[in-house]
Amino acid sequence: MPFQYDYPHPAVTVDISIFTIRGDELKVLLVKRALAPFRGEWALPGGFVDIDESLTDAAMRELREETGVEAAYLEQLYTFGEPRRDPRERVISVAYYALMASDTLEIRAASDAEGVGWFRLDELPALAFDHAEILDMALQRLAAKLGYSTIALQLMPAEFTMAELRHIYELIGREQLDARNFSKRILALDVIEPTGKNRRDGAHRPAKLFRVKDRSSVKFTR
Amino acid sequence: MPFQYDYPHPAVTVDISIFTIRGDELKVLLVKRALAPFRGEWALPGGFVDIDESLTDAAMRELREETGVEAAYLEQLYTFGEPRRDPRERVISVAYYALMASDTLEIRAASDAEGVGWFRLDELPALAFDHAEILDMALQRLAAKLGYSTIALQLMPAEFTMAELRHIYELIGREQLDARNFSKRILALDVIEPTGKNRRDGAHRPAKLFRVKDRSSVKFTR
DNA sequence: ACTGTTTATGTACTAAATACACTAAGTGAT
DNA sequence: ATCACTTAGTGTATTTAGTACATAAACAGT
Repeated sequence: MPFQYDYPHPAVTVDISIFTIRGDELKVLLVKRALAPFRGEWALPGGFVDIDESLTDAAMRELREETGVEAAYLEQLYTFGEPRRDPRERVISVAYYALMASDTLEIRAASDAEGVGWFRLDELPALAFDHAEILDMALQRLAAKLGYSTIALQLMPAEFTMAELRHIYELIGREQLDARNFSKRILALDVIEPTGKNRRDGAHRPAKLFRVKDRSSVKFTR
Repeated sequence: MPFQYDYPHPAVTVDISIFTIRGDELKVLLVKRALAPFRGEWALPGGFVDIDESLTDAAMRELREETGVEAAYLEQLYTFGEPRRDPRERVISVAYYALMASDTLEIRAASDAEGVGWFRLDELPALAFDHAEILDMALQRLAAKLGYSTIALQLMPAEFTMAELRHIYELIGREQLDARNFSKRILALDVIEPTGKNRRDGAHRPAKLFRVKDRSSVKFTR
């Protein structure tokens, strides 16, 4: 059933850089392409935007399809539209990035097995299309936003220690942070609170557990 | 000559919020639509992306067509894609915003007369499509970027006084700034330099004229 | 030469960010 | 039970950045 237009139309896709923390590392979700072009290569999850679907809805749908999870922080990143970025036809990609709490998807991503994988950023495979460029921009945006928002909390599980939260900042910002100053700064934002519980895990003083006060809101500082 | 696809494709446009300073005010360029839909209403300049043209090229082309000028600061803003934002068909709009030095386009914009106009932000007409929303986001981005970049210099003519530059910041930021602190801050960035000339215009001490050191670069502070 | 108007400029104060070291609480070995 | 080891938890002093603020200089017009 062909669709006709008076002048040529591009196809439009959404591609998503989905980040989470697993095993003390920031990871991104990649899928192995089953079809040409770039068959067998790794790519960002994504797909065509339905003709009656908003861009955000398309991104949420892809997110759900790949991770089985609804809730996550999702933000439009940039739109990539070089004429030959897809060898088949003109394809314009609206890129999004998403942050998932590490405890929301443990099961699903493990069971998915073939064709989907979480990758450390220092062990990325070659990526299809211009996805390396897209992922690079997503990482830059993420790092920049750490500095002036509470976006990092979107990566945290229901309960976490101050050291774990600091570790995220260190991973994304690629710099060591002073534990005392970090704690002061975060607590001053009034966005996390102690659960009252402790986590004991080893031959040392147990760590206080914290939770995010309002999961649904990302605050902007300064 | 019809173009056929196996599944429906959206149309893709670029729309540009073009800002400049005229008559001591920040103004945006709007065009009066000659065709349906929204015929006779004001809209952001824009148009369809050619099938072999990059998004940035399309934005630059529109910019040139409307203002007759090449050089300007141009940045992708956001992509708007609600399914019914255009009554004709599904249209996805990649929005850009541009900053023009006030002296680069005096002639052209004046001669253009009917159908094109520079509007103060507090005297905007009703806008076609979702262009009010797009313009609103462009203004937000502009205001935010004033704080951490030297983007405002892109609006300045070849020579300008410190007071004029400060006035831009006050217009966009909607707050009065201290002349001494402002001057210190800007000079510390090392992005403008005195021309050596003065401007005398009235019964008072003449103002030093400055020029932008490197027109082509926008620096990011902090 | 006096008045009015805008430009140019330095210093004191306040707030924010940074550097830095010791005690607390647990585990495991002797 | 004590000791050694490990990570968590916390306060203060210093530095840096940002803010508040007032007076003299240069010109035009009378």
